[in-house]
Amino acid sequence: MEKNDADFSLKETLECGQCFRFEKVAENKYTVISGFRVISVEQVDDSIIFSGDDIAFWRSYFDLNRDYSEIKMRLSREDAIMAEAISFAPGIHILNQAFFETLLSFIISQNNNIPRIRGLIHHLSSNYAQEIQKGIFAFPTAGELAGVSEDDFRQLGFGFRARYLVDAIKKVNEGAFDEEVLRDYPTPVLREKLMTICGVGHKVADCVMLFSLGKTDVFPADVWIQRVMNVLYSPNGETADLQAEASRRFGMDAGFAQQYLFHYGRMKKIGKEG
DNA sequence: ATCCAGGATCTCC
DNA sequence: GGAGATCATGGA
Repeated sequence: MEKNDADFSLKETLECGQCFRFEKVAENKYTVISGFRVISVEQVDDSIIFSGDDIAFWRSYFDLNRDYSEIKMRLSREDAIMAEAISFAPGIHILNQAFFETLLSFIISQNNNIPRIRGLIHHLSSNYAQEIQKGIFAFPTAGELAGVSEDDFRQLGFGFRARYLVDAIKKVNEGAFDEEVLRDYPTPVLREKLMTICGVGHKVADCVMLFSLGKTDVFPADVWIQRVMNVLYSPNGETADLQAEASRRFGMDAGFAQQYLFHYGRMKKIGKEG
């Protein structure tokens, strides 16, 4: 099945750091896992070729039903810095990932590096989830993880994040975090609710909201974004309030802006020595 | 060996 | 309420 989209790059979208569950099988060809689903997807020019089931789900996952040309126009119209960041990877889409999977993934991401995050998520999946294809595991459900202890997680290498996972799993299993209900919360209320989970601070909450709950106005501020904003937008001193600055500059498009800037800054090593 | 990684929490004052 | 230390682990 094919679909055309000139504003989408499969490679840029998967490899810009928002998602941890994909394998590159060839240039512009990937196997992607989300929840209990797996898809083989390839991009040839502007054509996206899906091989697998639930194509409507995957079109939504890759956010192919949104017009990104308007977003990029608004962001870059009076902002040469943003125009440069967008032109570096103009095909980035914000993925619509599964809530529970995103919550645990970004709890795991704290004070960690991307290769190791991917490895830990694979440990979670291969130990506790169903094998949906040969050698390919679903992401475990909260139910499947209900009996896993802090010590079990520590032995798998999660370190100090073990007790955070246990708390998140417990609260989800208690029914306090139903995805469909959460989507209707206003952003500030939703952030506070997510932050009641031990191990979820402001940044992880924002990642969960942006990457899995459709809150495209939030601006997750990690160390890279702090460096990028300070170097590119505030060369004469650090920005006092990063959230206010992002809101003022990018408004309702802050989530998209964040991902363009994050990827650009990380690839260019902006603010890093060397 | 020392530092660092898409931070959050705890512990001081 | 804000700065500083601490947290597990593995790769550079």
